[in-house]
Amino acid sequence: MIEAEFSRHLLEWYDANRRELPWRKTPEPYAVWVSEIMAQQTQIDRVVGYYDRWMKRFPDVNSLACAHEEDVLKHWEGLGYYSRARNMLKAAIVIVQGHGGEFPTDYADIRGLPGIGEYTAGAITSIAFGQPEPAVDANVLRVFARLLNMEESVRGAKGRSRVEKQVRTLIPTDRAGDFNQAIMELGALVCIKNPDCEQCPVLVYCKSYGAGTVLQRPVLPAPKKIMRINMATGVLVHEGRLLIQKRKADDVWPGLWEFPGGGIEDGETPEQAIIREYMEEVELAIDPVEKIITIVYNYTRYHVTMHCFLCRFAEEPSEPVFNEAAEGGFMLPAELESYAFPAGQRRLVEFMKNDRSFDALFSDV
DNA sequence: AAAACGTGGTA
DNA sequence: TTACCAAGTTT
Repeated sequence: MIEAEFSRHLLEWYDANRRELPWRKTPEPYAVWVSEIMAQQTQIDRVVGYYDRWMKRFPDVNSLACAHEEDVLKHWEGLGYYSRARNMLKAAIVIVQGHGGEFPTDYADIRGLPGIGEYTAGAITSIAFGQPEPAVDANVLRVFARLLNMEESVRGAKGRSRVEKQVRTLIPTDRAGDFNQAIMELGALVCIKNPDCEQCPVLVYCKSYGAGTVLQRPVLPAPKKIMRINMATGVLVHEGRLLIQKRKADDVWPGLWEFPGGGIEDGETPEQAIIREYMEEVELAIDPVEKIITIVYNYTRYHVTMHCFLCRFAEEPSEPVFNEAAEGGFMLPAELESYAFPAGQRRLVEFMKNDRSFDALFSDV
């Protein structure tokens, strides 16, 4: 492979085909950092709206470092992998307290920040500071698995190391950030799962194209099995307020809010499950008086069917005891807007908000 | 090394 | 409908 020629072909294509993205206007380190964290495991089209809202609310490291986690999570609501947001808050505090509020320029300092791994450290140092560091993400792995016709898995340490070494031989010192972004852009627009090889600017270098194995690359590990689970969730309404609780730090969706509920056990009806869960989680005796909706959603390796019920106190009202949550309480419907919910729970809130029958129910007894 | 961590879109 | 995928990191 002729290094200079490869880079020239690739960068010419990138200059002509790159998408206009908000963080590409001025590659300032904070903006690059935010965009790179948001883009992890997430399609770029979904990132843009979150990015704009985030930069308006947290325009620089200092404003982020001063923020409450609650506010940070609210701005991440719906993006998933919420540890990314919590780690950004932690990292901002490190930058303010340990680097005088200036984004560190040294690779090792950047790599040491919470939530920044090899890929993101390489992306920030190359894009924001022009340093010739590889930024090897899934796009880069896919592109080079095809260019090199790699027969080993690209997800293992060996495959990844091989790609990283190859990038180091190709990355130009004068446009390191553009080179890394160009490979990723190629992987996102052309060298996709079903690639458009006719459009590829570096097709002449592609060994798997020559070998006819493009669709067999990259070699990926066997996929994980999806677990199907059934849940019951109860919206307890009392004096116009709804009971919600904040999830514990060591649980799934730490720090996010939800309506109490849980898994439906064998032989249980959804109604029985929600009565049991309310007793276990908040020590309240409730009646599921009406089915609201069944919400189906996915998270990590689970496929969830969530049966949602409107609930009332079964007997005399009493104070909840939060056995499974960090805190909680009865909130006004309008107040739900300021809390971050997992996607499935947020869909339940939105359904109730848009369903006129709940206007009255929310203000009942 | 492998599993956990979210979500919505696509084939 | 199931399965995979999309700018990974942490434990």
